[in-house]
Amino acid sequence: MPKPATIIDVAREAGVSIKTVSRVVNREAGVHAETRDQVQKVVDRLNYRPKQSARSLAGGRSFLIGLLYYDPSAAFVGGVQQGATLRCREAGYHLVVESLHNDAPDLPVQVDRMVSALRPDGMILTPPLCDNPQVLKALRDSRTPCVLISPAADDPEHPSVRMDDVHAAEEITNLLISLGHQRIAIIKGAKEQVASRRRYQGYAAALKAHGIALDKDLVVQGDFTFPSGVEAAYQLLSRRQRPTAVFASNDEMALGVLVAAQRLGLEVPGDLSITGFDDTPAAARVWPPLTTVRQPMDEMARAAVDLLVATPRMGENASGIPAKPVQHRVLKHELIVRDSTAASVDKPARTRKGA
Amino acid sequence: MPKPATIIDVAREAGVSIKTVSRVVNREAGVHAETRDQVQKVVDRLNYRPKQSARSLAGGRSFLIGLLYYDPSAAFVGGVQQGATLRCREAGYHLVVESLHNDAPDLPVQVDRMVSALRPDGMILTPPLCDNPQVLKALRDSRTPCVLISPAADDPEHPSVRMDDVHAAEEITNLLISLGHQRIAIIKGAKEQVASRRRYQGYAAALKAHGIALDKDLVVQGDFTFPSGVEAAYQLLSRRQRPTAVFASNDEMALGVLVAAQRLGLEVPGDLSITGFDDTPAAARVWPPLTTVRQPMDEMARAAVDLLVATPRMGENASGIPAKPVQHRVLKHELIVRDSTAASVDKPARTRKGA
DNA sequence: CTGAAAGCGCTTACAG
DNA sequence: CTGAAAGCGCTTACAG
Repeated sequence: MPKPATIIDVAREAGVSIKTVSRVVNREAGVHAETRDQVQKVVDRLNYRPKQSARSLAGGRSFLIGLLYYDPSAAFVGGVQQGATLRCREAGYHLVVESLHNDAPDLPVQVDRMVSALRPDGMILTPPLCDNPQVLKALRDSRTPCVLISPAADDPEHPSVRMDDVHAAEEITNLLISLGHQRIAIIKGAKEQVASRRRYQGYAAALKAHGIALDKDLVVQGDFTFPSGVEAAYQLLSRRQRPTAVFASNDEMALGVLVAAQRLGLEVPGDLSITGFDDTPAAARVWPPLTTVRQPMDEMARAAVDLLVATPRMGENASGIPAKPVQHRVLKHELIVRDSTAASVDKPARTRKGA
Repeated sequence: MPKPATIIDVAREAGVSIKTVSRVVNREAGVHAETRDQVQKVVDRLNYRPKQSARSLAGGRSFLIGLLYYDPSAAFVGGVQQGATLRCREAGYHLVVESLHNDAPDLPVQVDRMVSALRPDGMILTPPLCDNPQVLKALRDSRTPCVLISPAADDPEHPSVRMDDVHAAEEITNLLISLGHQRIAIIKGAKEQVASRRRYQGYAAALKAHGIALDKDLVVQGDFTFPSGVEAAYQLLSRRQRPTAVFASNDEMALGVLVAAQRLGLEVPGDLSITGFDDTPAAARVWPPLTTVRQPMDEMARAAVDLLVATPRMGENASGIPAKPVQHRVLKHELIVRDSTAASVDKPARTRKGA
C-alpha cells in the first residue's frame, strides 16, 4: 500500500482546486451538485481522509475532546466515557483520556501539559476534578472550553450537566417510607463532594414531609467507599434500636451494608432494607440485587460533548457578540427497584406514596 | 492571556535559530550546554510548549496511542486504560480511546476512520477485538503498529502481552484440591474466547495431576456473564451429587454462583467453595469475598505502551535492516485467596499441594 | 555545534 | 460557484 492520498491527489484527479475538495469534504455549502458528486467519487476511490494534524494546524481546531477523571475504578467514569466516545464519533471528534490524581502536587502542570500539547477543542471534567480550583484555573488560563459533569455548584463560567440528586434521594426515601419504614438510617458520602450533601438533603426533606423526626443516631458519616459502608453498617446495626432500612449514599457503601448485614446474620430485605445510589454493575450482581438510582451517565456525557462541539473557544466571540448564556442541564434519573427493599417488619406497609 | 508562544518567539528571544530551540526541546544531543540553558530559560519564561499538530504534520509522529475496546463495563478494560494513560504520560504520549462493537457491520470503516484521521503511532487492542480479523486487517492496511493484550494466539505479526491462563487455572484448581475437594465443577467461559479454553485446560491438568477423574457432569458451559453463572450454578447444584467446589472461569460468573448458592440456602464456603478469575472490584465487595486470580492489567498495559513507543512504524525499516523479532510477553499473575474457599465438607483437608 | 530552506497537508481570507 | 495564495508551527535533510 502506497502513501495515503492527500487533498492534492484528489484535486488533481478530480480536476478541481484543493479548495473545492476541502469544501466537499467539510460539507460546506456553495458547491455545484455535479462538482460535488465528482469530487466525492474521487474521494471514495482514493479512500481520501483528511489528516487531523494538518486540519488542526491550519484551522485551529483539533477535533479532540479531553476527558479528565480521577477514580479509574468508578463505574461512573466508565459510563461517562462510553457516552462520550460514542457522541464524539458521531460528531467527528476523538476522545483523549487522562487519569489524574486529585491531590497530585503538580496537577496544574499535568493539565497544562496536556492542554498545550493537544489543544483540545473542549474538556469534560468529572467529580471531584470538576470542583478542583487548580484544575479549573489551569483550564481557564488556556482558554479551553470545559463542561463539568455533576459539579459541586453551578459555575457561572462553565456549563454543566448533572442529575437532580436532591429529588432522587427524596424519591428513594419516599419509597422506604411507603414500605412502612420509620427508622431509616442514612450513610452519608464523602464530605468534600456536594452530591453527599444533596442526597442527605433529599433524605431529610422526605422524612420531614412525612412527619418523621430526623434521628441523629441514624445519620452516619461514610466516604463513598466500600469499607466505609461496612464500618457504618456495624455502627448502625449495633444500636440498641436498629434501623429497619438503610439508605446508603452510593452503591459501594450499600454493598458494604449488605455484607455487614449478612455477617451479622440479618436477612435482607426481611430484617433490613437497603438502598444504594448509582446503579453500578455490581448492584445487580449480588443477592439480593440492590434497589438504587440510575444516574444517566451516558446521556450526561453525550450532552457534555454536544455543549463543547457547539461552543466556540472561550473569548473568541469577545468582539461584541454577546455569548450564549452558560447552560446548566439537569437530566432525568431513574429509580431502580430491586429486591433489597421490602415492607418494614415493624409496621404494616402503608399505601405507597411518592415513589 | 495572549496567544501561546511559538518556536519562533522562543528563537527570537533567545537569539538562536528555531532549529536550535527544536533541538533543546526534544533533548537532542549536540547543543552547547550554555546555549541549551539559555534557550531552556526562555522556554520556561514564555511557557512554550510545542504544538502537537505541528510536530505531527512535520515529523510524521502523532504522539497519540489508540486504545480499542469493546466492553466498557469490563473491569479489565478499566485496568488496562489506567496503566496505559499513566505510561503514555511518562513517555510524552496521549491516549485516545474508542469503544467499538465487536460485531458492528462497519467495524473496518470505524477503525479506518480513526486511524486515517489521527494516524496514531500505535494501537492497543483488548479482547475480543484483538482477535477480530477485520480489525486486524484494517490496522495492517494502515500500517499502524499494534500490541495485542491477551490475544487468542500469539500472532506472528503483532507483539502481544498476556498472562498465563493455563497456569493460573491450574493453581486455583490445585488450591481447591489441597483443601480436600474432589468434586470440583467448572463453569467455562465464552466459547469464542481462548482464555476460556486455556482456563479449562489448566483445570483439567490439575485434576489429572492429582488423579481425579474429569467428570463431564461437572463441566458446564457459561459465557462470562453474570446470568450465565447463575444459570450454570442452578444446573450444577441441582445434581443428585452436588459439587463441593465451583471454579467459575471469571468473577462475573462466580458472583452468579454465589447468588445462586445463597438463594438455594447453601453456605459459602461451608457447603460450597467458589473461585473466580480476574479480581474485579466486585469480587472483594461481596460476602464472602471471592478467592480469585488477579490479572496484571495495568502492567500489561504499560508493557504494551512500551512496545509501541519503541517500535518503528511498520515497514519503515523495510530498507534491509532486519526488524526486531516480534515480542510476546507473559506477565505474572497473582492468586488472591479470600473467604469463598474452605476445606471440603466431604473429606478432611489433605496436606496442601501445588497452590 | 548551529542554521537557512523546504515542506508536511490542510484551512483561512480574499478575489473573481 | 470556484480558485490562487498565504500561512498554521513545527521537523527533516542539508550545509557549514
